[in-house]
Amino acid sequence: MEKKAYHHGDLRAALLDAAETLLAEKGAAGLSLRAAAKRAGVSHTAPYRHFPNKAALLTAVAARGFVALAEGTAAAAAAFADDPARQLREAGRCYVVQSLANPARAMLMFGGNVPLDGEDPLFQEAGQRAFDGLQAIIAAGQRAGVFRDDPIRPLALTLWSSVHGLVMLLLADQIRDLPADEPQRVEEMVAWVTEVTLNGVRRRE
Amino acid sequence: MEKKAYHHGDLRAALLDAAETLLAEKGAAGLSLRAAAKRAGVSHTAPYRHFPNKAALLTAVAARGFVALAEGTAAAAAAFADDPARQLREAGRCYVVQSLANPARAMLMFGGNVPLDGEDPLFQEAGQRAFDGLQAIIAAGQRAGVFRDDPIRPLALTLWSSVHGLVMLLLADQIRDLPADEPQRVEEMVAWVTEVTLNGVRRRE
DNA sequence: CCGATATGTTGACATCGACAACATCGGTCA
DNA sequence: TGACCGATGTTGTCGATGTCAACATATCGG
Repeated sequence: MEKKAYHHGDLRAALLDAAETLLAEKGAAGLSLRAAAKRAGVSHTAPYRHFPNKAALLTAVAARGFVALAEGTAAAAAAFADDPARQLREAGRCYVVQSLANPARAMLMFGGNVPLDGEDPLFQEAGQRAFDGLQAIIAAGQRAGVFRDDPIRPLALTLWSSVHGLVMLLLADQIRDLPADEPQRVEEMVAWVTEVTLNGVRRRE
Repeated sequence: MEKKAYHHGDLRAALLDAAETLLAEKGAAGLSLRAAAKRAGVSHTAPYRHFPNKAALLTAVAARGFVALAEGTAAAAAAFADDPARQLREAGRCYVVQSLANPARAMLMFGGNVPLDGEDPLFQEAGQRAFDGLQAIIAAGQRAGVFRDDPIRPLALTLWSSVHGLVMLLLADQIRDLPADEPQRVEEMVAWVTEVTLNGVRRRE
């Protein structure tokens, strides 16, 4: 299809794709509006017709990441509807593995140091949906007598914190002898972390 | 003491202090070499006599943060030498509270998105020292029959991940209805998270 | 006292984000 | 079919930034 000289057609989506690619290649520090514009084949100020500033583009990239992560962990949990403990294990594993599959995007989502627009509705809604799902699993586990009868929110937060902390430590290369790019050893450690944390949530006889 | 026009005397330390102040005031995005040089009262390229580039200055700021955090958590734990569970609770609480006391520095330390020199020896040594201390507490708790007999490293990693995850989620303002700047509610949630995780580490009768 | 080194300053360049003014395209209406 | 308007591009510019080179000054040691 022939491209008219002055009208891209779907530049917003093209800029988002270009930004994601640059992010994966060079990290957040290597991602500039000018580089994304060039990669999308337009002039250096064309992005300002679709995004008010750089933070808005970065926020949209992060929001896509939140949606993908929420959908991925929900799907992983949904496969074991009758087993709350298994659901939590699978959601935890998926959370870590999917985050590490796109490390620069995960850092953009969670790491700070780069101005984002935290008021973006997609941003907040996706995160909240994931947390609601986590709390629903815990509620089901409590009804089944599998989890302790403590308030759900702190239990959910503990589970989320433990996998999120593992992700952030791996992304920051903080764990000696456990590089983020050794999938089998990472999954083994994820299994450990989720199992030990699940122990803390299980009801004791 | 009189300052000679051309010789600062301890510019490296002054630049580090200026950088920390700017970081606290404006975050990582608002910290520039030129602003730090100006705050230290020298010309815009004087920093290059003490730091090869911007990343080196930021790395030095982060390294100071790692040292302070390692020392703080070690001191918190040392006050309860006979009670491994209490040591872990206090170290966990201190880790979160101290990180949140300087949120921009904590993000610089752990968040990524800003190029740092991860090979900095202070950087790695401080983090390793803290982790070694954590493992030593767990070993003592296992000898006392308080903690489960699993391998120490995954237990230590689970405890570290849970408090680290809480810090990162709070810094990223990801937890609805729990802002990072409400100390009492944060400490309450820290207590929950460390208690639930400790449950997962305790030996069961 | 002099030479070498450390440590400043000045000036310049490339890149970046953002803004203003202008140019083109697509859609709508008379 | 042509005019008009809004959407959406382009061109040019400016201030800020990181970094480098050349030069200037201060300190130290022989």
